[in-house]
Amino acid sequence: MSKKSTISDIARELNITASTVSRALNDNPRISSETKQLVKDVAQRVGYHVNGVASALRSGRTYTIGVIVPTADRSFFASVVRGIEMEANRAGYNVMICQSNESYEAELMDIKALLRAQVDGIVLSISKETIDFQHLIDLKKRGIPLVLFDRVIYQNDISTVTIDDYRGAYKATEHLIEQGCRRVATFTSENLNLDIYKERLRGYKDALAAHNLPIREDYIHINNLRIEGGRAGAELFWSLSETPDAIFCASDLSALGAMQFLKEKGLKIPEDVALVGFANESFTNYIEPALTTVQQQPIEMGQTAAQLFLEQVEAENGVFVPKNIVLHADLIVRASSLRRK
Amino acid sequence: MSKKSTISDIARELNITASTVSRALNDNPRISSETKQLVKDVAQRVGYHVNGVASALRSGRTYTIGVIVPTADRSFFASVVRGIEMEANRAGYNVMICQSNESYEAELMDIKALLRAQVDGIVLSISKETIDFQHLIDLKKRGIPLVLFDRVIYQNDISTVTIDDYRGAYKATEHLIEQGCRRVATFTSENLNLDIYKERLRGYKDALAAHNLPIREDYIHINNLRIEGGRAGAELFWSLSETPDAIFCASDLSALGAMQFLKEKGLKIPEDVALVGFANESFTNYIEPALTTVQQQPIEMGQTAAQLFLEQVEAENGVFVPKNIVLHADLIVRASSLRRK
DNA sequence: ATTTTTTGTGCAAACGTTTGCATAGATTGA
DNA sequence: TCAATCTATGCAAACGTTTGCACAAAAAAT
Repeated sequence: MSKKSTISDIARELNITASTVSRALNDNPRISSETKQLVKDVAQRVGYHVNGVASALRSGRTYTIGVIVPTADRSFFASVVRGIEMEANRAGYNVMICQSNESYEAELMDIKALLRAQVDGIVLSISKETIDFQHLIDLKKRGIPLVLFDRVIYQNDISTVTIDDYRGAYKATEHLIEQGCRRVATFTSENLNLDIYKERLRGYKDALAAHNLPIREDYIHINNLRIEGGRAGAELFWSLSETPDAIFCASDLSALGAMQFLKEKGLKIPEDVALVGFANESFTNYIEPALTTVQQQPIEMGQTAAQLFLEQVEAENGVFVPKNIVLHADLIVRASSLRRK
Repeated sequence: MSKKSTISDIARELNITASTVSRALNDNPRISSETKQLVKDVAQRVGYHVNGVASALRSGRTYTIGVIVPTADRSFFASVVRGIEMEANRAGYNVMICQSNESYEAELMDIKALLRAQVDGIVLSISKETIDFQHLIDLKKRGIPLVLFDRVIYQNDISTVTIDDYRGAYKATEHLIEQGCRRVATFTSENLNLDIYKERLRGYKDALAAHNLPIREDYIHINNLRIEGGRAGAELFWSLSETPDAIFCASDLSALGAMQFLKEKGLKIPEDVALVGFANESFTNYIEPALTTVQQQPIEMGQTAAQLFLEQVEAENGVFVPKNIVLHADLIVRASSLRRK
């Protein structure tokens, strides 16, 4: 339990000053290479580690990125976080992760905690419950670098990275039509404050229109997009006089719920009903039939978000142009929608 | 982008000193309640937030727990992290999460990064690749509070929290036997440096022995416990002259792999082969047949780990007794093993 | 041989808190 | 009425770095 050693300890041992030690350790060009070697040797020997807190206080930078996700236990978010971490570590940054658990209050608390810790900025995906965005605008006003991903708002100068939810939904719906389905229903979210769900719905509608199919309000079911939501939605659809022959589900879990209900009802998937989900959660490839779904690019999204963040932080001079980056969304076709070989 | 305000700003405004402001904000009993109110009002008005870095430097405590998990995108670890966060936040701590991605090198880097950030201690689950544990022992030697969970080593004075892998495996195997299976095979890990897998294997063997069934080496398949591992293991078992009638899989993914292989081979589960997995990953309840598995208690494990951590940190006086806490592991019986109603 | 430039190091302040000690004024006790 | 105690605040140092500026010594230029 030996006391931690500081640059002053090293300085004392070599009869030089702390400033020289600091410069030597940071490879300052004004220090001779002999001194550097000497310093580094001693540092190594005594097991010196820089005190990031002291360093942060003086330099004003913690080299820490605060990340807030609605929940870490969905593979999408977990992978985004992984992507952020990869990119951040490469640039010498650490990542401090908080979960909002889809709660607005928690989101506020998390921001507070991260600011207390003096993170260099925040990368965030908005909680479902959040309908007021003032806290994000305030962050920007206070000059805190901010990047939003996936669940974003578009605001003057906030950088965002999203996937093309519209195109993803469009492709998914079109795929169902191409498989011969003519009565394509959809599930959408209760939380239309989030653009992603609006966009998915818009993609669905446009694809129908483009193929001269009617948009029927009774084929649009609003639910929580979880398993129960999907079950309830399917149940409702199958109480209609004319039942759908396909459902584009705006989430994988709701697709699973629908699948469970339909199978229990004795319907065959995809023969009687074709299903498409959204997000490519890991279970989608394990269930039967395997679920066709829209592949988001979580790792890439994380990396991109981190890059946008770094651009923002490194732009000392203040000349920084916020960007809205949209990643492609690819359809992964699996058995649940394949009616034509 | 107004400059951040400090306690000195507040002090100047009220014509008092920074120390008084500091004490007022921290509810020091030596400050009059009028002054406190005054200070808090101004703080509120100017949007003051304490600078955690400065505070940490002076007080020596960051109120941050460093957490290292092998990967955050498995529901088990994600939930443990959630548990840690809940407990930590309650006590006013933040959590800094790193992923080792099952790599020893990354584990070392993560520890370094966390120490640089001056976390108050570390909560960690060992990566699969890690076979040397000196870095953990060193942490302890340096007086850094350390708690290990799930994948642990038992070392003099290191606190741990695990689930009862032995009992879990025992129960799972016994359940298979009670379902009428007499030729119960198992998958186990290549990484027997980790106690959890040793324990699961031991539980398996003891259950067989307790029921007077032979332990056959050709019924023990060592693999990576991922899907391919499970497939390969099942394939090997089904090349034997006498095939098993059940497999206790030390992981859910390997159970899934086996299930896929066996179904492709036209075998019925559980009629021809009963399967049990381990961990209760979320997909296990979605596949068909639903997988019987051993329920770890991730949230509780996280909470417990955090509690052990806090005990250790709060024990200023140094009187702290490390504990090894073992949580119960419950069997969740589902269709994949239910041969008798 | 003197001036200028370069090279390597030291000095001291600063970052924003926290906290042990000191102290002025108010209150209590005898 | 004077000493003892209490209350509320101030003073100043400390936490471990980083960094602008100063300045000797050495090297280069005149």
